[in-house]
Amino acid sequence: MSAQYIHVSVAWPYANGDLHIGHLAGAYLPADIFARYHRLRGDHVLMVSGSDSHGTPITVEADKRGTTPLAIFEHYHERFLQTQRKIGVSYDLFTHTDTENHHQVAQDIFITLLERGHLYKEKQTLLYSESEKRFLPDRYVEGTCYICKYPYARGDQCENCGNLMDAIQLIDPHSRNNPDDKLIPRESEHYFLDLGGFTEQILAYLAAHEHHWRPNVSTFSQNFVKDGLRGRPITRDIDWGVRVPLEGWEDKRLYVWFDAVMGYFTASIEWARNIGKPDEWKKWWYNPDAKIYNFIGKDNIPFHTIIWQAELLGIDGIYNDDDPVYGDIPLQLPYDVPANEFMNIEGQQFSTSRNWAVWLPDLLERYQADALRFYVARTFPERQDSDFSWEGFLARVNNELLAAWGNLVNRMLGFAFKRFDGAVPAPDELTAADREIIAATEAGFDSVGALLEQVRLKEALEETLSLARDVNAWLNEREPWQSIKSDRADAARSVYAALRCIDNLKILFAPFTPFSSQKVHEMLGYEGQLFGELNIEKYNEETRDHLALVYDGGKAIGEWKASNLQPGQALRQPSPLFTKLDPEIVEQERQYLGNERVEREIV
RNA sequence: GCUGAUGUAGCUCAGCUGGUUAGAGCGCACGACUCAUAAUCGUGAGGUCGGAAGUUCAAGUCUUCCCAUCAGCACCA
Repeated sequence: MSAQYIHVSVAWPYANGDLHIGHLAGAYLPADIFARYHRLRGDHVLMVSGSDSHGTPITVEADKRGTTPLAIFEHYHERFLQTQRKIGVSYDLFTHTDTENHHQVAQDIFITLLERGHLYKEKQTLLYSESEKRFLPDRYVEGTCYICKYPYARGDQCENCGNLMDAIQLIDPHSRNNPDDKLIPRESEHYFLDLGGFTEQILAYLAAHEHHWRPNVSTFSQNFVKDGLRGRPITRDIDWGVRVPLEGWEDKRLYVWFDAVMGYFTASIEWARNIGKPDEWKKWWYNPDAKIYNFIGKDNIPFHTIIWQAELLGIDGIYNDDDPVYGDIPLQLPYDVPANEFMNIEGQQFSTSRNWAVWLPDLLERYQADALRFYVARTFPERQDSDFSWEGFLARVNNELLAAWGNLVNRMLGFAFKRFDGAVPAPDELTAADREIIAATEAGFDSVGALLEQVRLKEALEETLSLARDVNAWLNEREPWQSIKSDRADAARSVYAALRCIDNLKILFAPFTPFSSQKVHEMLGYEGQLFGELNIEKYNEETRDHLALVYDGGKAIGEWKASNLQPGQALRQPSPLFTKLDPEIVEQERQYLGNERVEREIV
């Protein structure tokens, strides 16, 4: 099969706090495993994401700390870069939404939609807070229900009588956070994206992809459309965000969801510019053979299966007017949106306000990146919510990753290194059993590959692990530690076969645990990097500059194919792949949950 | 309330379009082995599939009702 063009679009985190295990489990790790697999396959992978610099969560956080939104997002953006570099999320570009490029493309998209009649204006009456100097979302509003007179009705619904309501109908509306803050109705004009106009196209799109999407994503999206698509406002009365590129709209900004969701597109363009090939992004976005995969959490499904598609349909042909290569090709929509469910923590729902969360920077201080990647991948919430528990982490790492795979590597590399003069033994003819076990691990390139291809990552990892167990079982039959005493040639056969298997497993495990696979690669005596490097780069634009995480695959030599390990190859001194975890960590880690967290520097 | 999902061995989960004695890993018990971070390998004991009714020659797998848990229900992205 010739190399495919694979675009890996990864959900954009809000830069208002550190990354946690939910980010990793929901989108980043699945995306990275998928991307690394395709890189090993030799496909053209473009994986992009970035920090969402705009939106109320960031302004709220800034107010709380008495600083600016810019300071908040820059602080967390930088931490995102360091954290993801450490855990190895291999973005070709992880940028943010406060770049000149993003602002420019977002405004171009707005104008394109406007000119083509996909936007309309409407006046809304919203509740305005004088003290906060902003319009308050309905859910932050409280007041007396105009039907049942319940005094604590929310802006969207009265809990007492159950009626859905409009916040402006409340009697005596005030801010939930600050009851003394009287709210006044104020009229404001906004642009809306006319989603209803895309209904037919979206339904056709959903139907066309139904067979290969996850059922929950597909069903949810179809029902969402069938309920009727209403216009969504895409501008807001705030001063932090992308300017609305129209006269008279200077005090408004593009609504954050509208500018953030297009980041997949804007970041692709930035990436192309950064590498000095400004049209390179079209190889994914205007290539009918390319496949765009959008990795997100379930809370984001409608935005990525309907609304983003509507935007793309609405701007078809943008930046592509008279392109000699791609001119007649429509802008590509995502091929798959493999949304994950949620990962709970110790049986309870994740919550930042209660600090019921597991923070990645903290974890990376204490544990190996691959151990975390392995456990999270092993418990991916692919079909339903799953649970992160410290007991589970301990058990999976010690009893599976370390026992089945790490130990296999350690026992055989150690044996070969000691008993065969630090080199891969040179066997004469392999036995049938030896050839079989090698063939079994080689078959993994097809079976595991097929699962990865379908984004069935949990199953792919399970299959890989099972192959490692098969090798352990076969080894116990062959017992080279016995034959070495009487029949050195036979020991050479089985040890050689074992090393071949390990060499295969090294690649099969590599998308999941890239750091330890690299270590195996080196201990087996090879040179070079299986994957490229992740670097933090600074990019200068005309009026500002920004930091980004960038994958450089130039030196990567890893390939998704069977081992061709040469007899006689010099091995390197082996050492254990994984650190065995002390059972005491379970109690220690639980202490952190629910208690105040101090943000530490990432080293 | 509406919509959707989930409820399978002690634990974490597989079971596609209904079909032989319901599967895996971990944990547990017993045994083997000792190259290995007491890791590995083998054997075994554990579920009648949330509850009830129904369709069918046949249901964990389809239908209805009930119970429990979770998510969404539009301006929170």
